[in-house]
Amino acid sequence: MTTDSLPASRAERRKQELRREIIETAFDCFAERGYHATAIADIAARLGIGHGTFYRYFQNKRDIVDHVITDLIERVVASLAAENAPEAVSSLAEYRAQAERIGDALGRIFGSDPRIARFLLLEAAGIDAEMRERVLEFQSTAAQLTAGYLHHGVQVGYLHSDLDVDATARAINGMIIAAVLAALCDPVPTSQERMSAAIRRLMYDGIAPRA
Amino acid sequence: MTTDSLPASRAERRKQELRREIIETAFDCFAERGYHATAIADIAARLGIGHGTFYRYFQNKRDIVDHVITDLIERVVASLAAENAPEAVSSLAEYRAQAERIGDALGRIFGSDPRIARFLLLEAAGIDAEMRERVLEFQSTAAQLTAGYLHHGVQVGYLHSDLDVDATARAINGMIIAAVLAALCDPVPTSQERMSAAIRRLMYDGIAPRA
Amino acid sequence: MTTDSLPASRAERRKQELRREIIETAFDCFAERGYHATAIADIAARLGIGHGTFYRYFQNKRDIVDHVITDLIERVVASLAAENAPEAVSSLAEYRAQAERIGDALGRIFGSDPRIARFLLLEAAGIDAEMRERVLEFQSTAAQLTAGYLHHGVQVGYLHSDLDVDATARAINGMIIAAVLAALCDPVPTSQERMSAAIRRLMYDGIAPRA
Amino acid sequence: MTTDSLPASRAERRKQELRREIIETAFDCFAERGYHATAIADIAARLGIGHGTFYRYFQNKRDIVDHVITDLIERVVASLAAENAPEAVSSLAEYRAQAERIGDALGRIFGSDPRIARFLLLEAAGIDAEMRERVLEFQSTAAQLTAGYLHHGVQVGYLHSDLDVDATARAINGMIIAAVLAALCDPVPTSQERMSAAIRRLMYDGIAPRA
DNA sequence: TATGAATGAGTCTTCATTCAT
DNA sequence: CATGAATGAAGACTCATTCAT
Repeated sequence: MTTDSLPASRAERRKQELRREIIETAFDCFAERGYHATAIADIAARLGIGHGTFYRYFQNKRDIVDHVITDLIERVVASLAAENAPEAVSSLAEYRAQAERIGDALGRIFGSDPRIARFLLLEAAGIDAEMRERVLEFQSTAAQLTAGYLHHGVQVGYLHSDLDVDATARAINGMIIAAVLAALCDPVPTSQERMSAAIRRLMYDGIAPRA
Repeated sequence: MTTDSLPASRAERRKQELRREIIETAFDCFAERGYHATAIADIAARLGIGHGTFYRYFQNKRDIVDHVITDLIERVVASLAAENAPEAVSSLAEYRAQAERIGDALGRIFGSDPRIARFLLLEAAGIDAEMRERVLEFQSTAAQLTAGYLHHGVQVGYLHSDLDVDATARAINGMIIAAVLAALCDPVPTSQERMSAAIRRLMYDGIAPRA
Repeated sequence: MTTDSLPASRAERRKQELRREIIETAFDCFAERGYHATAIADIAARLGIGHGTFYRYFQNKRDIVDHVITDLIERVVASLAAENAPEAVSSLAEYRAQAERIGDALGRIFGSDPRIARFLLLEAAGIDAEMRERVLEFQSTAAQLTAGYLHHGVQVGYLHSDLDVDATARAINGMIIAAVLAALCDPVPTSQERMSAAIRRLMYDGIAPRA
Repeated sequence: MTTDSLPASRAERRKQELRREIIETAFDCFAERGYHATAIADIAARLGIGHGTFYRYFQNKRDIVDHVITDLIERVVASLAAENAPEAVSSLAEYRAQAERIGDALGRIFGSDPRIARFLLLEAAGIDAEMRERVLEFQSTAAQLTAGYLHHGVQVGYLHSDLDVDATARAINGMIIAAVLAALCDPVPTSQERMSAAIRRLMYDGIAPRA
């Protein structure tokens, strides 16, 4: 009678809880053994539920991995959405600060659990054609997000007026993914910082002294 | 011992030939239906051989995909090795020309068969942990290759003297992979050229006018 | 103790009502999808009750199909019982009239809902050995009923004095079942009438002119 | 080199043999426990083969029961086809003799193994809607066969000229099925003979003395 | 050497039934 | 008394791999 403001009964809440637990445990299993090597029974056993129970919450094995991916994408997107919007920026200095904040946020989310990047960027696409498409779509969406920031910069004038925002956005995201994957192989903060610096250097200075 | 200088008999040659055909057909199947959805019998049937024969050439299903990947990586590496070595370059202009040649070579190899990128960059990592490691190693190797070019540029002096060559190499490769994946989604020459131009712009100019 | 003369409370009546509804809905489901393809949950869902409730009214899945069959048999028997008893007949003409009335009654009951014949005569026997026995017993009972009519006719004298009443009864019922099944395949009134006429012809004239 | 006149190798023959054995064993199992209560593993175990082997010979469980039914129907049809054709008859006496031969043949086939009738006439229709349709079609085909005999009789003149051959054929077949089912319940030769006699009586004399 | 028949471990999935709420 | 969440037995089916021919 305190926080229970909604008509959601205790049973309903319990159900949502278990649903969430299944998604999380499924992610644990998939990340540990891979999607194909994971049996529904494994997930259920680790949760301590009957494997028939699983099917009360998800249609089938494909359904759960879809939800796992949705969950991961949402987590990443949420971490980005927390950062300022493109319009909040009006100079290159501010843009750099914002980009750094975004980079930090990504570092935090992917650094918090290396399995997120490993599963979302490396394994998911191998599940089946549909999932591969989802992963590519996710990257497209991310590119559009980045393009938004660039577009604003071009309009306000602190970025090259003739910048190809869409293609550049994809390229920048490619660097970010490279950084995330590099962190997977070499999870030392130093090398993460080096990647981050190298990307900034590329973005703002290029690799060569100018003529 | 006719034209055959080596003791490799005709039978031996035939064996190597079939081995190669199996690898190629396996790639066809994996690319079409995915690794897990492909049965050894599918590969054998498509080749018109008994599926018992398959096991005379490869240990098991895992073995063949390993060879398929090796083959793909070799094809990509070979296309790069054809380009001049880092030492052949002594100015930024020459570096840019060389980088463009390399980019063209990659465009040719990945453009010739979109399945190469799709399988090598998207699906392979989802097969199992070991394969994921191989894919990451491949990317590390590629980064070292790129780093070699950058390193030479720093030494000769046409690149920033304080460039973090390893991190920058990874970042550049990230952009290249992004371009290859973008070409998968949108295989129009125009957008491939746009990606290429955007990467060059980033590398040599950065995204913003300099102070 | 208002209008209820019996100690059956309103709750008790409600219970009987639901019991009946379950039987009817179960028949609907069985007839539509077959016994084995019907889940208890299907029946409950169609009725809008929880499937746990089902088990307050019937022991198990087998129990309900037994009641469904009992119900169908009762409906058929009731439709026959409404016709005159064997003793009410004292001449061949009256017998023929009575037989026609019985045939009409059967036509009405089976014609009213083709699922009755389909389930009772075709599907029920496939459920399990016990049910198969029940179906055969039902046919035996029906044969005895028919035999009763024939027996009376022999005794009174309007039927062949040496008629093998039991065997003939089974044969006649076989023709009736054939007619019912024919109506299933070809539910046109004309062909039903033709079957009916053909049976009468056989019973009273045989198929050939007499010597 | 002796009886092996066809290019059918020994392996091919062995395969056909096993195929046949599976059909027979499947029939054994279905007849004993019913279709739904029989697992593929049961059939395989009884045959002493791995259950994977089963699937080398038949698509799935449904496929095997289809073949079992086909086999049973063929056996029945073969037993009938052995009898003379309708055209071989030119008088009522010959017709009666032929009908008796057919009846004997049916008695032999169904009497040889009561499971044939039980499965074909009682259980098969309960498997699923498609099988029910097949059973009804089989009965229709049988009716057409019978109708052929009657039609000939009408044309030649030893049967009623205004006989409704199709409807009468269905009615006669109904009696035959009734006899077969009666034999299932009461497999004494005497009662089989009684059923047979009763049917003949009905067919040729009707049940009542003529006016 | 090539073959493909045989195998059975392994997985998903369904559903009748129970029982705590 | 009604409910529906939980359960796990059961079964269909696939496919990598082996091995006799």
